[in-house]
Amino acid sequence: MTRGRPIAFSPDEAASAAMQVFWARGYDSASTRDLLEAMKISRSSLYQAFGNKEQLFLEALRRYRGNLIDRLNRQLEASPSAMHFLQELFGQTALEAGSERAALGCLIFNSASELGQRDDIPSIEAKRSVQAITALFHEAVVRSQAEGDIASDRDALALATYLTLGMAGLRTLLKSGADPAQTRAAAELLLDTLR
Amino acid sequence: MTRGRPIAFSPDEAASAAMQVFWARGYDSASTRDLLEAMKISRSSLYQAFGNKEQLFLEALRRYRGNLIDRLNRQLEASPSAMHFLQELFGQTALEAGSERAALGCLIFNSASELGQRDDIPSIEAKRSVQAITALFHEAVVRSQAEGDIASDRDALALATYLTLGMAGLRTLLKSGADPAQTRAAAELLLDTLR
DNA sequence: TTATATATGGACCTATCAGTCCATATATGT
DNA sequence: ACATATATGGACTGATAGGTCCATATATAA
Repeated sequence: MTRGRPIAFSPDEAASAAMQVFWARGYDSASTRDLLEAMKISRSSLYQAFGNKEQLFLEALRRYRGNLIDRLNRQLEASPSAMHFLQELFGQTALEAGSERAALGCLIFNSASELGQRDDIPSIEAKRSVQAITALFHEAVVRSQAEGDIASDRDALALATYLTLGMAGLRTLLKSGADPAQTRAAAELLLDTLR
Repeated sequence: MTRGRPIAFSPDEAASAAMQVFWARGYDSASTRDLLEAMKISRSSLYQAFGNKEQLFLEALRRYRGNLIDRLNRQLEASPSAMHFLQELFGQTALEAGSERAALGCLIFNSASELGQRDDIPSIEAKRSVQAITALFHEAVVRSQAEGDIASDRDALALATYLTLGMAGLRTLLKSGADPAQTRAAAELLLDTLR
């Protein structure tokens, strides 16, 4: 079988660039022209390689989710304790207050907020991504219970949902330009509940 | 002075209809055609009465904020205690889980999420609106401290920020279609922190 | 070398966007 | 009644949206 002209760009890098655009601008507001410019490919290549804008978004969201969950899992494993992991995660996130990074938020919560009331595939994928975060938190809570930092009779699923709520709220606070000191204090209050 | 042809619609009702559209669709995704249809006025009337889409959005957001803060203030005053008010507010909101209302979210947090990284007037107004919610919670915390339900040595501003974080997170959870029971449990955990 | 298969650039398509314009309608003050 | 001022319907504008098309480029298999 002949193979035809080879692809001239890295689909991986292109998808990564698209992810950044959707992250910064949101799904609807990211135009195909924005995407093309960031991905540095031609319009033909985008449709050839990714199908259409919706499929490209799904690819970008899944990539973001994969990267995030993998990174968090690694951090969880490397932490002296699951509680320490949670404290670092929320603490470091709160420290972003006022920065440009803070204004970006998290692609998953951004998407859940933007697409929550649709019932198309991007909306479903956004919800699935939020669930993946809750699953990660659930793992952390269960470990923390095993390590004795959280009472083992407490509902791990409820605590995991509570942590997802907390991270979503924290990200909204950061987007709202809340006072850094108050944001840090609020994040500390959040974790006090676990003890 | 002559007065010219009188306006044929209620600017109040029209603005209210516009608010619903921005609430359901977001700022960018709400097209002027969507707005016109919901407001039941002509294109000329929209631009004549409200200036442009951005100003109409600001009017809608301020209206939403005014309505919300007024209503919450009334509920706070009518409550047997500020703590009871907070429990009702978070409890009732959590009960929306799974409903269409839940998918709508709150126009203020929706806007903060969508517009957070801009630096135009709508973005500033969204942030101002989040601050208004924090101010309301601050009032409730201070009252609750006076009523003895919250220790008076605790930082009322930090607690208010924490409650804003909590409501923003709860709204995101509702938008993500989280399990109703888990959502309610998470909302209860949120308020446990106050005691 | 040639046939084949895939990739690419960029012109092009229709739909829709926010916003403007103007003729016409409808009120008031004299 | 008439001059004046504001409101309205709807056609229109240029810009931009997502997506298609096709001629051309560039690889491989025979």
